[in-house]
Amino acid sequence: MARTSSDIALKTRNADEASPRPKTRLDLFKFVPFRLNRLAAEVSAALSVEYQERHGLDIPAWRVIATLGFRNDACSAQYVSQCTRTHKSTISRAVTTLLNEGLIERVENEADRREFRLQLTKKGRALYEELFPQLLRREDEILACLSAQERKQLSALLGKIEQSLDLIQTSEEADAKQAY
Amino acid sequence: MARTSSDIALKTRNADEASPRPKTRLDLFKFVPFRLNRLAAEVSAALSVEYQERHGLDIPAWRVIATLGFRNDACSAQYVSQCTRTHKSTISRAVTTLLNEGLIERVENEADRREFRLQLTKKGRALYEELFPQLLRREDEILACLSAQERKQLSALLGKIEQSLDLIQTSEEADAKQAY
DNA sequence: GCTAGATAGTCTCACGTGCAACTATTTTGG
DNA sequence: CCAAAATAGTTGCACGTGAGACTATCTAGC
Repeated sequence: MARTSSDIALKTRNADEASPRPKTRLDLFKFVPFRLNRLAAEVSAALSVEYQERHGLDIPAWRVIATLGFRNDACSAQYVSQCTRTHKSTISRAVTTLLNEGLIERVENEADRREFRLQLTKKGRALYEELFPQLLRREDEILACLSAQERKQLSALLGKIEQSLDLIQTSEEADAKQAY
Repeated sequence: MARTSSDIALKTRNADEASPRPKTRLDLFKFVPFRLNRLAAEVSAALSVEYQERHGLDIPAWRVIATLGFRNDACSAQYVSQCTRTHKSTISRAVTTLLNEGLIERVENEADRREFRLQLTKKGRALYEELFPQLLRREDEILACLSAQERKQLSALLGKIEQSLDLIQTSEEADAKQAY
């Protein structure tokens, strides 16, 4: 075997242990932003098997389906965009695709003709009902390495960071805009 | 104000609390893969101010710098690619850019003329020394919402998931490839 | 009630990135 | 040794996506 510098020796590092300070270098493997990026990418890849390969959906399309499926009533593309923190043009394209595939339908909003009310068709609802248990199962598999308590911990910790990054709408904000 | 369906009312949901089962729907806000994606994107955006706006680096370029900066010796593009879990073509392009900017340099490997040894130039080292404390500070800001203990918890939890997803090279694997 | 500014949604453009083909080199197996 | 497979790195191609312009519609202020 060629002795190449690509041989990776990571055994000396442990991402879990707190790094000593003062720091003179930055270990990517202990750097939370990097770890989040990598983890998110890996988890997404693991999930894409479900919606991508088995149902031909990409992430934006799945987000639209998931948002509409979670709610019982119709909502606008704008709502989906804000909820999923996905750019409106991305949502717009996903909506077009889903309309063509007959998975969602939209009706004009009489009160405001700029926007459309989106909702799942029967076909779309059926897909949702089939897909989301599979995705929850995948999530379970991924989190299988954690105990029930650890999962709650993780959820709580993510929640705190989300809060501090304003990823979660506060009650006041939700009140400010009158609840739909 | 127009009463639109885009008004978001999230106050009824709390991402922290465990969702009741059996589940008949999927709440994206409680779905860990979605949350990781969103969080990673948001955190990346928060950090990009440092390397992007202030130093003109994109994420791949920063990953190369960070990898070379963390190590004292030169290593190959392949190594960087594996370490950062970034596609080799992406690394290749970043390397080209950094070479042109004089931030890294590469020398042929006598033992294997397919590969090049990459290392920071003085200029690159200086940039690294300036940049990484800024990034660590940002990380600190982002995690400021967590106590010291919670940070350790988070790190441990992420570590467990990484382990189970094989994101971290095991000792055996590292041994199999003789350590560089 | 008219004009200016906001908002919903679409579309064009530019760019980053994964994939896969390709070159050059090295290893392996007969 | 030589042919076949593996590996390092580069490049062309296709595609998804964010930014921002644009249209249509609605609200607000005078």
